[in-house]
Amino acid sequence: MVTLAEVAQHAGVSASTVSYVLSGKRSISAGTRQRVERSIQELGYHPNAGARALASSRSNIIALMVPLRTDMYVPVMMEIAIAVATHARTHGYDVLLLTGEEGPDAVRRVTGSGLADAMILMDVELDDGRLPLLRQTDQPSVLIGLPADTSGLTCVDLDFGATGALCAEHLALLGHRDIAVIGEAPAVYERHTGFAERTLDGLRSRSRELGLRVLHRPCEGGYDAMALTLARILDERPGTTGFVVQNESAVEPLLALLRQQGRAVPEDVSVIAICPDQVATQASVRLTSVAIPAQEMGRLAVEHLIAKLEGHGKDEVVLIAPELTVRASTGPAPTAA
Amino acid sequence: MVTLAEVAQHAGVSASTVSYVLSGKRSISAGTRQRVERSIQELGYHPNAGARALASSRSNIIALMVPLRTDMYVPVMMEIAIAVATHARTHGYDVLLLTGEEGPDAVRRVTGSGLADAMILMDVELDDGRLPLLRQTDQPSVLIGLPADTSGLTCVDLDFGATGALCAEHLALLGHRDIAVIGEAPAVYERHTGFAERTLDGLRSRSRELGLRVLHRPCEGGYDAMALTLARILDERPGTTGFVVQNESAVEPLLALLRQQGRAVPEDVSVIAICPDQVATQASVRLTSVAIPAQEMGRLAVEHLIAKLEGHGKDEVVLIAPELTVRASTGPAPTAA
DNA sequence: ATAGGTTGTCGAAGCGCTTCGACGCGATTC
DNA sequence: GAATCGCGTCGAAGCGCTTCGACAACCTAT
Repeated sequence: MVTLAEVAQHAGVSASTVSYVLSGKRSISAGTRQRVERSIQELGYHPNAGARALASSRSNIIALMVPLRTDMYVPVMMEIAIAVATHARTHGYDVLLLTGEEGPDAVRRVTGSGLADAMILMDVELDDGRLPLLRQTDQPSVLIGLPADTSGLTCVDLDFGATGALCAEHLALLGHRDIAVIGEAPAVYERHTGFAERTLDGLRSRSRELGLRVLHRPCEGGYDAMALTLARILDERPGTTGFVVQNESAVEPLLALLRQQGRAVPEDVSVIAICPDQVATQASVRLTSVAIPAQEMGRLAVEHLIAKLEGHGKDEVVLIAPELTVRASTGPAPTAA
Repeated sequence: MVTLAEVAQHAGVSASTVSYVLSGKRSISAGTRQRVERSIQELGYHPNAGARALASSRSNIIALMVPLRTDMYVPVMMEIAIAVATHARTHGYDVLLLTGEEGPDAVRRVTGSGLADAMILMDVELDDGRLPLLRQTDQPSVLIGLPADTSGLTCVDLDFGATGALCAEHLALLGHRDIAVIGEAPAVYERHTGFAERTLDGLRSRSRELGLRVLHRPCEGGYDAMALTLARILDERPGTTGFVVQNESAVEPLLALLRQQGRAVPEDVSVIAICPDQVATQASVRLTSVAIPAQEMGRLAVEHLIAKLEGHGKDEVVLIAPELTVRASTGPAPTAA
């Protein structure tokens, strides 16, 4: 293993000079710089991460806490994680992958040990046990998701309230009057991961203004659960002509069931999905959807975290404006005639 | 930040004693140990990761290289990654998430800097550019996936050859004669990620023995691509009664298309999927499938890596035996009558 | 010519931990 | 009762880097 000292000797300068060449924290003459850089090349030198962390008390590592739950079908999580990792690298940071398993202890361990300089938390619950720790540590952090109390925190999320409202508007504009929301699995509501509730709130309040009637039903993914849920909805509100689906794994089942019952999409019923674009375009009907911008969320989280690490950057809530893309699954409500 | 020295002072012992309490590398009297442990508790001490890494030249970090491609096969990757992270923790290791973006350079950087003690590579291609580096470094590594030349490497993977064979056997036993394989997207074959080819080879050679006729067609996911592929298959081999689907995102489209054409599953045609169990059970028909054991792969990779880190543990190829679960999508071939 | 600034480089002091050899002490052995 | 051993503890060295103050050497302005 090549060390700084060896590089210094090879280049005929002192160790500190090499260090300054590497960090750029002091000016170095062009000649010396080149000599040092050549030596680094020739010897294949890589600074030792541990030594660097010890001496500078910065590890150049960002911790990313992902939810443990593999029960939910969550490509979005992976997409965010990859976006975070890729983006962090462009700022010279590596990403440490933590699962939710350790819970708040992981936060203590990571901040306490100086393993990471900062952290990003995904899948934040409304009243998350990790938040008090984050508030009292001076380690920068960014949440992806929105807890109930955001004071003293930086959060990045899709504006799910506006997303709900957008869905309501789109359906109202098309003349629908009775709409149903296929929500996430009950477990999601029980965990109080805010996004589902915020979507619903946004959708409900806009619907009230627009005169839409809304029926909300949580739904596990899969065909059986969807069949049951759909039957109940149509039983209670036979005139339902618009569906907003938040649970990704209920989308395809819903489409299949509607087809099976002879209800044409979008002629008889309209369907809006809240899902990544990829899912919307690959479904059996090209879905009108509000995209979940996974990449963007990952990118923004990193940007804000870096800003905090560099001193500027304040606590704030960053909500990404939702965008509704009209595809082939929504159309005018069938005339009552 | 509390240091070892402070703990030592608080407990009235020397720093080295505290260190030995922590590592257990020398025997410590029960009394001293308790005193030290209490001090650690009271002061809320966490060893500094950088200092530890520097002094011991071990970081207790495992690097995990995931593919950059978010285009495919994603849920499984996430599941493996989480399994790796969770499992690594039980052995006292954290996981560093690297994307494929840096390619071979990431390997150099990580091994060179001592950032990680070992690495796990996912999505290994047949002739992967990272392999030479792995072979020449003395840093332990485990691949998830199988390259062409496995000499000097430890690999963990599902036995895709046997998986293919198993599918052929199941269909043959049910009396099917003409079967079609819906493969992965062409890009997968072009990248020479071996698993798709190995599945096909296994399936083909067993089919030959059993007298099955096999038609293989790569297929992008989604409805349009699947519709095209299915039409071509039925055009070329109208008598096809068995399908083996390797591309997860082609499963549901296939089922929908068959339904639409009035071909009943499993009365008229049988379908086997190679996919995680969750997908198989949530599909519109409960699918007979060979599971992709993501958790198991992650777990095994970590176990073998730890073994190598601890000195025992040899280079070997670990193939997980496939298991076919019969569900509701396969049945006897329709009689020619 | 002289005081005052720059600029580029060096030496040394740590950062917080692990680990090696040394040592004191009570328990064994003949 | 002396020689031997193991156990539990300590002190010190050093892991490879960053960073601070010091200091030549040069350049400017008076």
